[in-house]
Amino acid sequence: MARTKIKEILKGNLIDQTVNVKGWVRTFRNNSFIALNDGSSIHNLQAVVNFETTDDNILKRITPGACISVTGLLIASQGKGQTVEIKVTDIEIYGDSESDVSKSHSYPLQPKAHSLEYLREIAHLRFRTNTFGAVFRVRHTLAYAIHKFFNDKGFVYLHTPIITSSDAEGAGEMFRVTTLDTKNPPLTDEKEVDYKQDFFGKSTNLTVSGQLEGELGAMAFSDVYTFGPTFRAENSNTTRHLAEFWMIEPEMAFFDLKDNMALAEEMLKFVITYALENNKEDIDFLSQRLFDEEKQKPQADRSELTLLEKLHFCLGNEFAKITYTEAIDILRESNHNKKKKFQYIIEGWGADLQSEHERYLVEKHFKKPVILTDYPKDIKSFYMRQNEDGKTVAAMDILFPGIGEIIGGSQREERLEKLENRMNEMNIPTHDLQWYLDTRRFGTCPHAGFGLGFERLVLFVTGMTNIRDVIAFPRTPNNCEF
RNA sequence: UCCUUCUUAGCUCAGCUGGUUAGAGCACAUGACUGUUAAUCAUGGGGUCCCUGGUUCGAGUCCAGGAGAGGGAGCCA
Repeated sequence: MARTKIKEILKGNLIDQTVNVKGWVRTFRNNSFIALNDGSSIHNLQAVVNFETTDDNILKRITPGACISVTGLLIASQGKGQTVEIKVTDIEIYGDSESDVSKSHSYPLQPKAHSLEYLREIAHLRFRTNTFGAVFRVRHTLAYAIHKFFNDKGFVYLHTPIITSSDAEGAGEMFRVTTLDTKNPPLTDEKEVDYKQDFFGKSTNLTVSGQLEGELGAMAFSDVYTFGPTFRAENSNTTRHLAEFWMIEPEMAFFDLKDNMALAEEMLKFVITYALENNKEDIDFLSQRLFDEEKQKPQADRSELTLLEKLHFCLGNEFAKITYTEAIDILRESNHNKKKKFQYIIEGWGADLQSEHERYLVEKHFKKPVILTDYPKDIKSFYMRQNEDGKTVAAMDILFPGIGEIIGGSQREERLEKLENRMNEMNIPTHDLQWYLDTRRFGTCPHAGFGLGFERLVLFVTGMTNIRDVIAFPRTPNNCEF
């Protein structure tokens, strides 16, 4: 008979009907009660077998991790933990799972709590836990919500290339893409590697950003966005960085910095709302999980709000919007600065903010998301639009509590001469980027865009604290398992 | 890359100023029980104390080097 997903069964509409359910055993209690999960819901379905009429050899094979198919009558549960349960009449075992830990290949997920660090070592199986099941269902919903948000606004989803030949963006170290023999590469007369003989006839890398290509799209479709993998070969070892991550980069013609900020805030609130509406049970679970974890910490280190409260607080308040210059004033005048509690004391205008400063603004001063704008031009990228003061650019960073920078964006410099001058000042070779400069030559217009680090968004919405726990198979320095 | 903490049973950890047979909880196995909720009760098995070298009568414990992991910083999304 046709299989029904557990999420559907748990709605309770199929009561008193015979149903078939397939999934993986979480626990088997009392020789009778199977907690079955098929990933459609955080909740398990209880399947009750009659051990007196079931073959012992079958009962012994109902172990954590085993994949089974059960058929039976869906009835109101006599027990307290659930409303419905299946009274099993037929059981088929698709795949056994060795539970005896003394055997060489036993199922690594025991019916007990495991640390996130341990689960990270078995990332191929961690989806089968409550926490990671919830995280990855939420991740899916957020991805879908992003597409929905932009689609509903008439944006075109532009697939920008993953292999690029431009290394002029300065967004970070790049991974080289080559088919040359690394032991014996062809050399030029100058004894350098001759990339003219490489696959593409030139030196190529994995993309660090689709923004420049995105701008080309915005100059035709008005509104585009990209959503794809991005690569940085930085030796970053933190809970917020990955070598391979997913980035969303919208680019809008006729947008100035204010429009850009408004869109970013609207998008973040939309996708968080969408996840709360469509993954309520998962987020409830994650909120409780975080609450239980926080209870282990000393009181001073605990966060004041639960995950759910944090998400609702974020939705219910306008993001604080201040300029870099205002931020420097706030920081300089803060007691924190005067009492020299910062490791880096704020003295003057022009220095980049350290993460301790960003955290102070977000978590202590404003206590909500903060959009910082108009940074000094010398600490920002060449393509950002120069302000009238000659010192700052129309940049914006959105800072989230616990995460730091979740979005970086700007109004772009649409004036050809100003852009070329800035590129020359910053030693960006213009000859490689003529295609980019063409947008400024042929029908240039004011435009703006931003980049959202998808995993950082997932971190915020799930309350997880390590970015390696919100991407299926994390790639970080010295780690490329699975 | 820098700073810092850690590495002991399948998992999570305890193991004091170095001392002779290295412990706990959970998991696992066996049995009992049979409407449980990570069931309960009883019994049991299970260790290259991360690796290499050193100090010492004696090292899980001290020292040096290495490997791996966590947290923080930088870079950023």
